[in-house]
Amino acid sequence: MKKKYYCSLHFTMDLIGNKWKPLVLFHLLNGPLRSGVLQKTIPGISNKMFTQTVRELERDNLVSRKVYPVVPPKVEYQLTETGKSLEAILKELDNWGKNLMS
Amino acid sequence: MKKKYYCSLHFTMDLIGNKWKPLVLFHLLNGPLRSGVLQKTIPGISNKMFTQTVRELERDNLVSRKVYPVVPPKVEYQLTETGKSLEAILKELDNWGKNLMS
DNA sequence: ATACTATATTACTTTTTGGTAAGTTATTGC
DNA sequence: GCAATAACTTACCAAAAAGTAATATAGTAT
Repeated sequence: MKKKYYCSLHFTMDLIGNKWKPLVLFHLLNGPLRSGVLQKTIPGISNKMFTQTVRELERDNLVSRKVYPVVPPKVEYQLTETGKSLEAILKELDNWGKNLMS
Repeated sequence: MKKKYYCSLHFTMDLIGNKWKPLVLFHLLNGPLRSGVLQKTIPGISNKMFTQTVRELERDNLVSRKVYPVVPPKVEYQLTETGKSLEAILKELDNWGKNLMS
C-alpha cells in the first residue's frame, strides 16, 4: 500500500468514493456487458470519464476486461469476485436513494 | 428536484458520492461531536473542506448543526434521522474496506 | 478506395476542487 | 487594551477533474 489510511472507510472511499464508480459497478450486477452497452446505461458520463473509470476499476481488481479479437472490437466488462462482494452495499445505496427521493 | 436522475443510485451518489461525506457521517455514528473534535477525527481534511462538507450535509438534511451562544463559540454536529438511516451502509463500507486491506 | 463499426486515446480547454493564509467575531482573563 | 479562544469565512492561487473534439485501429461491406 502506498498511502496510509487512518481508518478502513478511508481506504474504501479511495477505491469507490466518487460519483461514477458505484454506478458502473451497479450496472454490472446482472452480468457482463459490452463496453458500449455499459456506457449507454449511464447517461451523462463522457467517453473519457467512462474509459478512465473502468480502467481504474480494473486496476483495483473490481472489474475484469475481456477483449475479443474481432473487428470492430468487442470488449466486455464484468465484476470480479471482489466487485461482486459489493453487491449488497450497492443495492442498499440504490434503495436508500429510492426511499429518499419519493 | 432540480436534476433528473436516471436511477436512484445516481441520486444517492449526488448526496454522498464524494470522499469526505461518508467519513464525516461515519464519525458521527456514536453521537454528536463538537466541530473541532469532528474535524480532528479526520486527518487530512483541510479547514475549508471540512466546513464545506458539513455545510452541504446540513443543507441536505443529513446532519444538524447546533450552535451554543457562548464565547468562544461552541458548535455541535449530529446526524439527523435521515443521516442515521445510513448507519448500516456506512458500517458495511468500513467493513468491506477492512477485509480488503488485510 | 471509401465508409462503417466499436473501442478507445490524445490534445486542448474549461470547470471544479482543494490548499494556504489571513481575517472575523465576541467575550473572558490577564 | 491585548492576547487567547473556537469556529468559521474569505481571497487568492494551484492542482485535479472533467468536457469536447479529433484521431487511431483494422477488418468487412459497399
